[in-house]
Amino acid sequence: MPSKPTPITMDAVYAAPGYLFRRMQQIAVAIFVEECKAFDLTPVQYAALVSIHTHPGIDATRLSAVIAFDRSTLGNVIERLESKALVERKPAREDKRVKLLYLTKAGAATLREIMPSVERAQARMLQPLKAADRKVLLTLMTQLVDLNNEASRVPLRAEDALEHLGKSG
Amino acid sequence: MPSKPTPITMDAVYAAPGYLFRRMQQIAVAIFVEECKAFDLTPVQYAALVSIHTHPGIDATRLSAVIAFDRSTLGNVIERLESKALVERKPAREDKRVKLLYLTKAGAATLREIMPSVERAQARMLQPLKAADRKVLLTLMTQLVDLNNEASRVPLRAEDALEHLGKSG
DNA sequence: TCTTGATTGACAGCATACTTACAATATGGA
DNA sequence: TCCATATTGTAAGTATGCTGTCAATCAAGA
Repeated sequence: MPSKPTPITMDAVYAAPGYLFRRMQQIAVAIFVEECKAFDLTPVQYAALVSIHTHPGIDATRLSAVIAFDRSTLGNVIERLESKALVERKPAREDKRVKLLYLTKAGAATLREIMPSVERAQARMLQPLKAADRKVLLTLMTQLVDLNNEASRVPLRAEDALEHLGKSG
Repeated sequence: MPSKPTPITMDAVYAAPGYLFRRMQQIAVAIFVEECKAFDLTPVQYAALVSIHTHPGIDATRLSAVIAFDRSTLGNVIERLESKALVERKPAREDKRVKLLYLTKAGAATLREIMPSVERAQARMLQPLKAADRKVLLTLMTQLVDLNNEASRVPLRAEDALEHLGKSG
């Protein structure tokens, strides 16, 4: 059947999933920044810290796959973390192109201390929903993000990325 | 009771609502851009066009409230739409500070023509879910965005913004 | 009327997020 | 060994998305 022309109204925007996702991302960042303002860390910088903490000696390319981050963007993020002395970059011995990432003592301490604020932020994002609905939303979002993984320009490659990561640092 | 220290793992990131919202926003933009690449319009530019179409003669400040957009950002967006000759800015007679926004003929045509691609993009974002789950997710996201409206730095003010918009253009 | 305070659009600056391109380096096969 | 190819980090360019600040303008009260 021929599809009828779509009416052009603001409701077509407000009810669209893309709009809702953009809006919720906006809100999530605002809440995170507010709860964590004492630490001067953005959500992205926080994710990078966690991932370097979990995989010390990871390189930038693998890090980008582990947090589904554009490689170019990540360069600037790491640069900022380095200038705040939270992260160190050391050249790899066996491959002169590679720079390995490590948390500094300050970085590890900051990460440890920021956790309660992050928890609070994450809880606040879903606070307005009933407890049961929170669970449903999280489940559906997890499914959707996973099933759409390849649609994004930077698919998450958590496992693959670590397989080839030598323990030698 | 004293809260136990949070373990620092990647799962703490992957399962966090903030991460899921960021990831889904990333995916949604990628899908939109892919479906609409023939029109060279971003999701934000599209939303601006719709809103100017719906409210011809709106000014930038009100437009920012109607699509929950930062005013500073919006300036650049409009500039780009103007340079593509999709939007016109005309100084208001009764207030020399204000510039009123109108679609050009090309802007209206582009908007009309892009609609099917936008529809396809919006559908693709939720495609991986079962039909019933799509409805549930949309409902919960709509609720959540609405209830969290004030938490964002640029709350949506759809109604307020239009109340004071004179018909005189 | 004059002046205080608010509004509007513009700008500068920082931080994602993506694209393409490039130099240095590595790797595998001829 | 040499060469085509791939990888790594980096940079330039575009586009959101936010923080400030500022001048011009307007509106409302003393």
